[in-house]
Amino acid sequence: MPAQPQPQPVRPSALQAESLRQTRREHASETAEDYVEAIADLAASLGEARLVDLARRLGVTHVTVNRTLARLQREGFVQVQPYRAIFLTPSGRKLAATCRHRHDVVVAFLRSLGIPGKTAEIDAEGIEHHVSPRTLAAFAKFSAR
Amino acid sequence: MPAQPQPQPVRPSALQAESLRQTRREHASETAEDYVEAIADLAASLGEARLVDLARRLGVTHVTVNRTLARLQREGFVQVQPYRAIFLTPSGRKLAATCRHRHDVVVAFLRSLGIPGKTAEIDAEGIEHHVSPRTLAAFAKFSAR
DNA sequence: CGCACGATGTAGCCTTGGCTACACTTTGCC
DNA sequence: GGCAAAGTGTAGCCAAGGCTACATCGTGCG
Ligand SMILES: [Mn+2]
Ligand SMILES: [Mn+2]
Ligand SMILES: [Mn+2]
Ligand SMILES: [Mn+2]
Repeated sequence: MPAQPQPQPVRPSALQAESLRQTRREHASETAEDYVEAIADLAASLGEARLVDLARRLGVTHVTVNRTLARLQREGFVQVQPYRAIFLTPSGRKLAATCRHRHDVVVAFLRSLGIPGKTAEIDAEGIEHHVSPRTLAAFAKFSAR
Repeated sequence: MPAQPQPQPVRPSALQAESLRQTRREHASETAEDYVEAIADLAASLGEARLVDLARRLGVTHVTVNRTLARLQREGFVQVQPYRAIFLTPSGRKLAATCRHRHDVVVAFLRSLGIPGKTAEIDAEGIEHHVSPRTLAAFAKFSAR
């Protein structure tokens, strides 16, 4: 008898490799995005962003935050001085605004699908970094319908 | 004059910290999920999963794959022997099936929103790992409407 | 039937991002 | 004004997951 057709269509290796590379790139910028967004939120709600508050909000120790801030300063997103509050650079503020908007769009989209608020928040925190401009536009359009 | 009300509602730190912790947990299982899914795909399409094919499909070098396979063997998802093809354990096969299904649901959902196929594939590769059971159910229901 | 080449293994490097333990600085309060 | 407690800095550990360079294994073909 003839060979059975493969039950599952084969996903081309090249496309999956490209997708996974893109996912890794997104993960590489994820920390910066979550940090600047948290710093902007803290500055807005408390007047300034202090290390301990940032650590609490990010769910890590102050040690992790401190080392990461050094990298973000190298990359030009924040301005830090010993024992001082943390400030965003213009580039950091711009990134924070973009990420904040994207975050809100993703949360609103999930809620408009009927997902409860807390679950929407939790899922959005991960999903937001993997949403292309096209998909973000589709999300916004859908929840505004 | 009285203090201006804060323009943006403040997201509670505790919820954001919990969300970020959950995202980190999801990232910790992401590699295992993508690997077993790729191994199952290769076994289905080529008859067996070889190291080079896996490396090509994952978009990394064979060195990275080899080290990761050692960890996945420790964790009970794969069975590897030097110079041999790579096999999934029962637990690995189960994980692969679950992930394959979830992947397909996410892709179908994005496409049903009007996202072109390639973009849907790329976005799904990252999004899939951050979709809770509730959200997955909502995605499936929506694209089946 | 042997050997060249492709496949696989391994040594060792790097960055990120977790952590604990401990040291030092700031600051609010008596 | 001094001091205790809170905040901040730093040394050093770990695991994951990238990489290059090189060594070894297996096999198909001439
Ligand atoms: Mn996030
Ligand atoms: Mn994936
Ligand atoms: Mn996938
Ligand atoms: Mn992710």
